[in-house]
Parts: sequence; C-alpha cells; structure tokens
Amino acid sequence: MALSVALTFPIELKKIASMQLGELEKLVLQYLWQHQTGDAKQVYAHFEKTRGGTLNTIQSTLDRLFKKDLLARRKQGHAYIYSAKIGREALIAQLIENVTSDFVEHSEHSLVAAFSSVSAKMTEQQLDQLEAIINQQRAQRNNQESE
Amino acid sequence: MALSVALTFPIELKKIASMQLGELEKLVLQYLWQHQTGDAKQVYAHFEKTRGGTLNTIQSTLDRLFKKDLLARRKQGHAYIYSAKIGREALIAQLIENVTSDFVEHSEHSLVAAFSSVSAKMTEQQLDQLEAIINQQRAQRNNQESE
DNA sequence: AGATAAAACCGACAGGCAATCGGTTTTATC
DNA sequence: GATAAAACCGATTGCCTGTCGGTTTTATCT
Repeated sequence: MALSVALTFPIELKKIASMQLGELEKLVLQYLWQHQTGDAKQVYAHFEKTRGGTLNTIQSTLDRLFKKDLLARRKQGHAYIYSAKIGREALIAQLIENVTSDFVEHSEHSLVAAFSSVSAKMTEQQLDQLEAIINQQRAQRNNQESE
Repeated sequence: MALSVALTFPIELKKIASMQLGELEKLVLQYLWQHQTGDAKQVYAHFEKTRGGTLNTIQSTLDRLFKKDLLARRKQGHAYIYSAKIGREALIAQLIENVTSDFVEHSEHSLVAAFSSVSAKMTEQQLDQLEAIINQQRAQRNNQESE
C-alpha cells in the first residue's frame, strides 16, 4: 500500500546578516569617523542635547555596532574606548554590495552593475572623478608590476 | 513664580519610508521583470514548488509591493494583473540612494565614494567595463546637447 | 437578477531588529 | 576590601516581512 506523506517545506528564511543600520547607529558611526575615538559617555554627551535619550541607549548602540564588527574597542579604566573599524567609503561600498547583490549576476561586480544603473544621474564632475580613480588604480598596478 | 517644565523630546523616529525589501518581495520583483506581468495565481504557481507558502502570502506580497509603488496593477476579470512599475536598474539606483544618503555630502556621489575604497579589489576587466560605461554616458550627453 | 466561484481584503500572529531604559553585576581603582 | 563607574542583562515598544485563515467583494454565468 502506498504511504502518502505530506511533503511540506519549513520555508526557512534569513541566512545572511545583511546588516541593516538603524538611525542612531548611523549617527554614532558618523561621530566616530569625525572624532576618531569615543567612549559611551563622550558619545552620549554629544547627542544628549540634539536628540535626548539616555547613556544606556548609547551604550547599547555602541555594543550593537561592535557586535556587527563595525567598531573596535579597547578598555581604558572602566570604560571601553570605541573607534570605527571600517571607513566611511568602505562601509558605503559594503552597503551597496548588500543591497544590490540579490539583483546582479554572479559574474558582474555589483558596483559595476550599480554604476550602469546610476550613471545617467551623475554629473560630469562625478564622471571625471570616477575616471580619475580608475586611472590612478591602473597607474598603481603598473608600478607594482615593474618592481 | 517660575514654572519649571520638563522639556523632553519625544525622540520621534522613522520619517521616510526607506523602503527595505524582504526576501520574497525581491523574488516577486524578479519574476515580474522576467515575465512582464502576472497575477497572484501565476506568481504563486511559479514559487509553489521551489519555496512553498500559500497563494495568500503571494497576494499579500504583491499588495505590499503595490503600496510601495513598485508595482502597477490593472483588473482583468476577477484578478489584478501586476507589472513592475520600476525597472531593475532604476530600483538598484534607488536602493543605493536610500542606503547611502545618510553618509554622503550633497556634492558627492555615493558610488564615487564607494569606488575609492573598492577599486583596488577590482579586476582590470572590471575597470575597463567601468570606463566604457563612463565614455558611453559622455557620448550620450554630447548627442543630446547637439539636438 | 440571483447564484456561484474566484479573488481581494482584513485581521491576527510569529519572528526579527533597532531603540529604549531600569536594574544588577562586574571591575578598575583608591 | 569599599566604592563608584561602567558594562551587562533583560524587558518593552514599535516597525516590518512573511504567513495564513476567514470574510467580503465582485465578475461572471445561467
């Protein structure tokens, strides 16, 4: 006799931490890019006036960013001194990568694909800038190969 | 007598619908880019085998995408026929804008910033590709201005 | 027009994440 | 070892996606 089995998928989702950044997290990152380092108290002092909240909230946010590997920390006295582990440009690159990777083929670099989507909206200055970066990169490679 | 008032900020958050896309939403978008149009039943038929779920789930997702203004729809018989209202490239551009706008100055373009940190990791082919797109874009502009 | 079936619509719930903050534990320092 | 500072823990809120059952609407058929 045939045994019939209900074959359902668990529909598992969520694999990669695509690293969404909250509003406060972004602000804190920007603070650290500007000031190099800061402990919770310093960061709190900076945001207290402009947006309220408590020291604890800042601490949580710093910790969350640390766990996301976006900040480094070292202990000094009682407190951790935090600093950005990733630069602004690199973070932008990673965010773009995250948000576009599902829409680009494996063969192409997501930034290149992204660029072809956006180039029409760029100014001539920005195009020039980009070209300058490209040429600079090429020059660097020629240098290296002749060493 | 002086009246002292506790002046606290409500700390309001969330203003702009920054439009985060869920996993299923991305899949549905890709389906519609490939097939041009589809009603809930068709989309469901396509995903039923590969990921399970119910027709209702697909319907909800189509509706959410519609409300996000990413899909258009027209009634045909009982059902809505959906189609993408935004192209793949335009969506990529918008996603990049959303995710990076908090980090870039108005004058600069997020992609330029991103490239400056990633260029070292790109292959020569990709650099060439990029340059080709730049030149193509410039050519297009020269064309337009002479019309 | 009224019955019928199809699809939309509504509401609820689970799971995840950022923000928030009170309270407890850890720990550097005196 | 006492003390105060900061980390840590846990709970709560709000928002979003995915999920789906059940009800209402509606196009169509007789």
